[in-house]
Amino acid sequence: MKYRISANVIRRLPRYLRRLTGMEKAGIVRTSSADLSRRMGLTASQIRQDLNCFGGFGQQGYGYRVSDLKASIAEALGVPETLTAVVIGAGNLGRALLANFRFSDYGFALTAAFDTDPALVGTEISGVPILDSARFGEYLKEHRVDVAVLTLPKKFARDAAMTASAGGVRGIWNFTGIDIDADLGDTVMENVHLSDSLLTLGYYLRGRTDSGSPARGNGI
Amino acid sequence: MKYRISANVIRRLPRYLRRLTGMEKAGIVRTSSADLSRRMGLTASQIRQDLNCFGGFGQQGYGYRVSDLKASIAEALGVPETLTAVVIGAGNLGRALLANFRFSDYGFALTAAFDTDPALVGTEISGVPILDSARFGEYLKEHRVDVAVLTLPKKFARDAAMTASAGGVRGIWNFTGIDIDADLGDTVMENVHLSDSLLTLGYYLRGRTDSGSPARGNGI
DNA sequence: TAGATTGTTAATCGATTAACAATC
DNA sequence: TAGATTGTTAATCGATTAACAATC
Repeated sequence: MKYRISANVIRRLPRYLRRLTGMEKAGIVRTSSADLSRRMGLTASQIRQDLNCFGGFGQQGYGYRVSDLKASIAEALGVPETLTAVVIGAGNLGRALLANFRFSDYGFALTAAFDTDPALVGTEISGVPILDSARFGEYLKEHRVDVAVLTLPKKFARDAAMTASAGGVRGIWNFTGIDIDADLGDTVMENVHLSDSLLTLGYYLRGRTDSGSPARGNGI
Repeated sequence: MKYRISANVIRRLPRYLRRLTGMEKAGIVRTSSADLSRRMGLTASQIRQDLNCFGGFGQQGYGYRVSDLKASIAEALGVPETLTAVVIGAGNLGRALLANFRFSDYGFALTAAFDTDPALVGTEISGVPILDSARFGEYLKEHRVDVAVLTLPKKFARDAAMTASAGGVRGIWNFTGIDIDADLGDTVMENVHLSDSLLTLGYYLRGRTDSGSPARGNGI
């Protein structure tokens, strides 16, 4: 481990993990920086640099064993250590995450969801109990929660974030599309700004009547 | 307009737009690179550089008029020109977007959604008709569709993308979490990899027992 | 062993920051 | 006018790419 790993590198690690998981499923045992370069559209040089931030995963003359490299990157990302998460807001988006997003694949255990709808409170979705939003603060006193997933209406986002942060939640995964300007101390904020993503796509589409291909996918 | 605008700059434009929209709503009329710097956590220098890629929006000695700057950035992103979009897959995620995401704010008009569920086909959600997925290819022959939003199960993603691309769809907003490896020609792919976002958050949370604050939000 | 491929150092490139003359 | 702030050029910094010795 060098010194301080740049945000650019960290945001590429999940891509490596994703790709390697796919390769492992496809039965590919061995790879190399040149092979990954072709598959991922990064230079072999960059791949070797990136991987070396975390330690020598490879073997000279051979390359990388897919399963080992995958495990090492998962390790670097901390996936093996399970963190707890709760979903705040069990509307369509919250339910989409509860039902379809494999939190456990990424080292998270969903322990509860919160909603204000009395018809929902007391039920379960995908095995996760739906609790009354009014009890969120109380819940935090009794349970350790590492991450709060904000999938509630924008106007409640700020309050929810402040309650979460005050209650010891260390990270907020914010889907509300607003930037929460409250001072949340050490709480880490990860914003999912779908509008940024769509506007970027729009930019590239409108830029060309029918010319080349300026963008190729992205992370997140 | 300089020459080729870097992807970094383009991915910052939606952030400016978002912030300026908020400022306009708050009744703020005038701003400056120094003011935006404080609000957004970028340097004033970078802000001036970014804005100048698209033209002199400011006025020396005064700064920027919020409404003008907002309009200019929206213009640069192409928001005023409306593109058409369809949602493929009206499950929880598709419905979340149909109900809560303000496509029109970003220059898109949702013209249809597609699903395989017979109970859904023929109904409307938020004024958007739900059509039979089997009719998607057919629909494309009769209607111009600029963007297909993929919110269907992973296993159908590749086929949907190929049908879309073959039918003249120019951009794909991919929520399925898989990388679609088919050759889609000129079709631009914008991937929303939620797992990348969560893994990044996890990295920053696990990295510290309780130390400083390495990450501060991000775009998307 | 010879060939292949890493780990790592050095060179290049691009992006960010600083500085300042232009000008409102 | 004097003060403020841009637009833009130059300097710095960091990230990517290239090169190659180490070694499996």
